[in-house]
Amino acid sequence: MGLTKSEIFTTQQNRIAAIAKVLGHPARIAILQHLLKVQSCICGDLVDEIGLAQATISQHLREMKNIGLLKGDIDGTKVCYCIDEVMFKEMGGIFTELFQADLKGCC
Amino acid sequence: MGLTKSEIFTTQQNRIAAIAKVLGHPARIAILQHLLKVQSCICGDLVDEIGLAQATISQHLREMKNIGLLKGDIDGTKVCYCIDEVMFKEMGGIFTELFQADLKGCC
DNA sequence: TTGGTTTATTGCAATATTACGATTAATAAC
DNA sequence: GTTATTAATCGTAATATTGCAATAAACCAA
Repeated sequence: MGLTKSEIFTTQQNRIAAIAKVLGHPARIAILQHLLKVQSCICGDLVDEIGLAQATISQHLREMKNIGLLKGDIDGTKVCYCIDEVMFKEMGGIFTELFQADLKGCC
Repeated sequence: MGLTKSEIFTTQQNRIAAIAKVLGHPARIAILQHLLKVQSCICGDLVDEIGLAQATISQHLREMKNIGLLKGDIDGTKVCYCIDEVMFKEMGGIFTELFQADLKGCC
């Protein structure tokens, strides 16, 4: 069906999944890594850097902005994108928590 | 197109994305959390616990097994699923590394 | 004002994902 | 052997995602 049954899961489960989903595409990982390196840049820089069409990069940026991972500051015709520090830390915390459990036994 | 252009990204970027993608569905988060709690269980347990059809749970389990997050030990007609400790730790490390950067400036 | 730059949006095509019923295969229990 | 249990797979339908060309919108520079 292509339609996730969100209503049968907890808010926390849906949230973790939504955050992981945004990281689930190499273009968005590339965008994140580039922004970690240069602090901030415009959409056109990412088009040059990554090699996807402008419309495609813009679409990925929107998804990252939608969950709050990126901020976009309008500066004339350009939009200065950067990582939202608060969300970045929150995301780090979510994964730290998820993976900090130590596994006891197995089959 | 629905077809990711994997070839323009680094192996590392594709790998991080593939790992995140598996976590990008609430059912798979629910499966992971349940296994963290009970160490190991069979497919039918997850069907009861989560409330999706058996075929659907089986499909999610396969995806998690495909990237190495889960192991499945056949035990008669049952299959005992549990988390692969090595992969679990590796995944934790990947996210720790990705989110440990401290952001300097912004727009 | 005119033309150039930059980004968002729209529309579309191709592929992927999610979900489930039905079936199959394999073992267990009797 | 027959029947029940369990899980994988197949087929299918509905929706989502990815990617791009074309366009629109907004600003800047001359």
